Amino acid sequence: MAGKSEDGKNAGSGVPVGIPEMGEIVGYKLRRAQLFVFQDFIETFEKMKLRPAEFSVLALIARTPGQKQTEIAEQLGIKRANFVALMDSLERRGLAERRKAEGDKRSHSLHLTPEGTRFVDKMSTVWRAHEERLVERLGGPEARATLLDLLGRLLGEKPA
Amino acid sequence: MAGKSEDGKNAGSGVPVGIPEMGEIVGYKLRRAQLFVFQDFIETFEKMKLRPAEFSVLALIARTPGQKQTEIAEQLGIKRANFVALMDSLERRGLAERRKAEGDKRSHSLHLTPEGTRFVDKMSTVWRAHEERLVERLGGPEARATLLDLLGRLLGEKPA
DNA sequence: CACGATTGTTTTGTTGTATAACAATATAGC
DNA sequence: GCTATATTGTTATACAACAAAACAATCGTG
Repeated sequence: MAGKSEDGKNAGSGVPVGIPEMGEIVGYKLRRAQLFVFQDFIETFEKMKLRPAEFSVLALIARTPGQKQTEIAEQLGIKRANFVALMDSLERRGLAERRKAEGDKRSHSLHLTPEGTRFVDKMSTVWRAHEERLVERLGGPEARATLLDLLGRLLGEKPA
Repeated sequence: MAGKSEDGKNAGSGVPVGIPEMGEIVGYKLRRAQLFVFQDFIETFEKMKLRPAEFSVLALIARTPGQKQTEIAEQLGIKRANFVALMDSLERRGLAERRKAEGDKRSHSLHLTPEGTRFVDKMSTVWRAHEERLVERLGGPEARATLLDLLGRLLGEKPA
């Protein structure tokens, strides 16, 4: 037969060697885990009608008000073209607003409205419950810290 | 002013308390890392014109030939409706094929073609390079093992 | 045989994301 | 100061991933 090193198909077990098992594929498991976590996130924020992207935008504006649209979008890896509708929605809901930035008539600086500030408070509280659920699954706060560290390494963050 | 517990905005530092920093949000960092890894994967397999979903389908068929469409789709979390086009493509490329399963005239059992088998061999080799790149980023094989373990915990796999 | 469940499929809609083009404005070079 | 180039927000558009509903063929069970 035309076997290479072993035999034509594979040895006794019936499992081909060399072909990765899905559980050993970092990218695959990463994707499944991300989907799971987002699923929990989405269900957690279903009542507040808040999606992950909106959450992240509000959090960034809350932490650093006054940044320009492109700045916020860039930090989140969102194309500025796609950011427009997102911001429109937050503005229509009365949570955030665009103010004409002084000095540059092109750019808008982003801020929370008073209602937006209250919303973010509530949002942060709800988020904590979600995060705590993940910690339990991981098996403790140290496990979470380790995970964040490993993900950070993938993203090329400096070891700090 | 209408401050709640602190003052109107926030104390000295200028950073609002209670609002999570993006780097501390497991779901967010997980998503960014997954995007990064998939980006590397996609670039790695650009020349073979192979996308992640196709990779996983071929790998599953290779490891366990003869399974029905719905079985493969389910293992990957793909709706069977969306699996059809995916399988159509693999079949058109001559990599995999549907055979009418004996015993059940509804279901198709999935197999690799001879060319598909050669393709999967090449694919596995190329994948190993990709995975090795991730290991380097993570800082070693142990880090990868830890990451897979933590992701497995999120997914509810038994500690084994 | 009659009924409900399953399998593969088609159709359709939604969402996320990428690209190109545009007007208004800003900036740099001369 | 004037002109060329770049940036900002925006619109329009296309595409891929994903979900939901319906359908015909077939299966299994009572």
